[in-house]
Amino acid sequence: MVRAGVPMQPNQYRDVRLEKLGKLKALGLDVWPRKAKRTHGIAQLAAAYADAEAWPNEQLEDLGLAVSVMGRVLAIREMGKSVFAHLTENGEKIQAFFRTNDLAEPGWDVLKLLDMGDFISVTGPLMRTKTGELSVRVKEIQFLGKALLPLPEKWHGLQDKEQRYRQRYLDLISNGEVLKTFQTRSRIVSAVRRFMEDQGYLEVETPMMQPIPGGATARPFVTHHNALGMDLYLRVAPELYLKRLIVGGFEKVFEINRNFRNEGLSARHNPEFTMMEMYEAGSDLRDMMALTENLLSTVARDVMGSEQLPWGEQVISYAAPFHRLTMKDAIAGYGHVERHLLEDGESVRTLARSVFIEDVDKKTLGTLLGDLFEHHAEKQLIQPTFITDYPIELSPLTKTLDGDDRFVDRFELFIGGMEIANAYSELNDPVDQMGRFQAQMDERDAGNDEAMLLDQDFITSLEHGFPPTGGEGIGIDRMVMLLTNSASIRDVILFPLMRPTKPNEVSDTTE
RNA sequence: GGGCCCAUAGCUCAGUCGGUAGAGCAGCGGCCUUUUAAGCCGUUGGUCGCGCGUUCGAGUCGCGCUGGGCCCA
Repeated sequence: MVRAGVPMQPNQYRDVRLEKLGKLKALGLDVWPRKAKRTHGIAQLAAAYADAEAWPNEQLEDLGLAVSVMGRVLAIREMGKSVFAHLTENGEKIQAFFRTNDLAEPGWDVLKLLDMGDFISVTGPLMRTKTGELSVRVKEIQFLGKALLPLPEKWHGLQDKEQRYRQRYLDLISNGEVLKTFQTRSRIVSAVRRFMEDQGYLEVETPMMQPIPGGATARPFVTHHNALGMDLYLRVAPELYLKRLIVGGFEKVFEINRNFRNEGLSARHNPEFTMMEMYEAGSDLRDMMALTENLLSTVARDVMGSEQLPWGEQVISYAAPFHRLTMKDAIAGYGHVERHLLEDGESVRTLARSVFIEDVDKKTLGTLLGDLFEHHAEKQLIQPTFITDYPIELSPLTKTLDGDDRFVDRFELFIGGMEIANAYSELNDPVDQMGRFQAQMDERDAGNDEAMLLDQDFITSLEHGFPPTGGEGIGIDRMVMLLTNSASIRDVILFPLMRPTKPNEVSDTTE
């Protein structure tokens, strides 16, 4: 971090550009003006006059439309007494054509002091060049801001992944598809919100800092509140608070926000990630399935324009209905395991040992089924598939199945080999819920520090009456990965967590 | 946590068997009034991630560290 009084690193490029900035000032220009002169956006002009048939050069010249557009200078081609440049704004480009005879003073001098990366506004009539490219015939240049540092290479862009994540702005400037991916992400989130609102859901906000982290089995981040003298946890899930709202009388609520889990990083995991959770009073798991199918196919259509979208070498269909498979059937089918072996404790243990699952003897049957599912099936679930009938040990907040209290009414949705969503017929019996928490506490005592903590206030809320409720969480980052065909979660999170390059980059508050 | 791979100019990348550090783009100085990665001539720019070691000599070999990537758990 640059501190006041500490000179910036000397740099060949910066020195030259600072000198040019001085010369621009000497021409009498306001080099850092407050506002850009602009009558049109670049995208707006590009769209309106894209059709070269309808708008040949003569037509444009007759129109005599004088426009002012602003943009970052991305390319400069000098041709003696004429110069071509590309200006970019919001991922769209337009060409500016400068000639000595067209330019008002001191335009030509300003042009000579331009560098790639600078911001300018150009004013003049629209025209089409010999090769048919829509351009502004520039009569006037307004200088808007100087880039002191050079852009990455124009043809290859910025390739170094580390630098792309650390200096995402350079990635966005120089790699066009990256900007497009993040624009798409915004549209996806917006479409999800619109869909939920259309279904009558209300968006709410619940605490990100919680005294007891609940709602998921995951290690939390700890922070401290000075005035209250207490530790707080960044939430691993909003679930227990959203359920309190159902108790309070909300019928349909959802929240799109960050969760924080103190776990490793991978192509599919970032410690902070975006989740949508929704709860609907009176509904159950089947309703959540229908909602999910409808949501994904609607968003795929509305944002991406199709229900069939590429995923690596494959094509994923988001058309309803999705596949449905019980966890045991998935293990049997994808693991080529005889179905009846999954009903018997000893044979499940044998199967688990055969694929090198750890601590087989310490684990319960249900936990081992979960492990076997992960091992055999998860990565192979490419087309959208609801996996149902989860073991109760893995699901402390879920109602049991009718007629079999070892399993619960839960699904996880898998697409592209990734877990995308997790939904329950929510457990609403406070006595049962208390027992489930007790089982989690026992697990914690046995050394599982991901087991859930007892939230007595949550139990109390249930004791005031909780209707049958369908609830679900959808991983927004992974959903964006799928829809935009991005292989890593870091490609859909603007600023993924990175280790600082040097320890002293973290500012020292004692200074 | 384990395995494999990567780090060389602002950027993209070469660098053979261990023997004086290279190209393209960008920059700088020229030429060029319809270019599209414009072209042509000339030219500046290096803590080869950091440290230790082996060697007459290390970008290159070995060990350690830092940062990143991929796979596995």
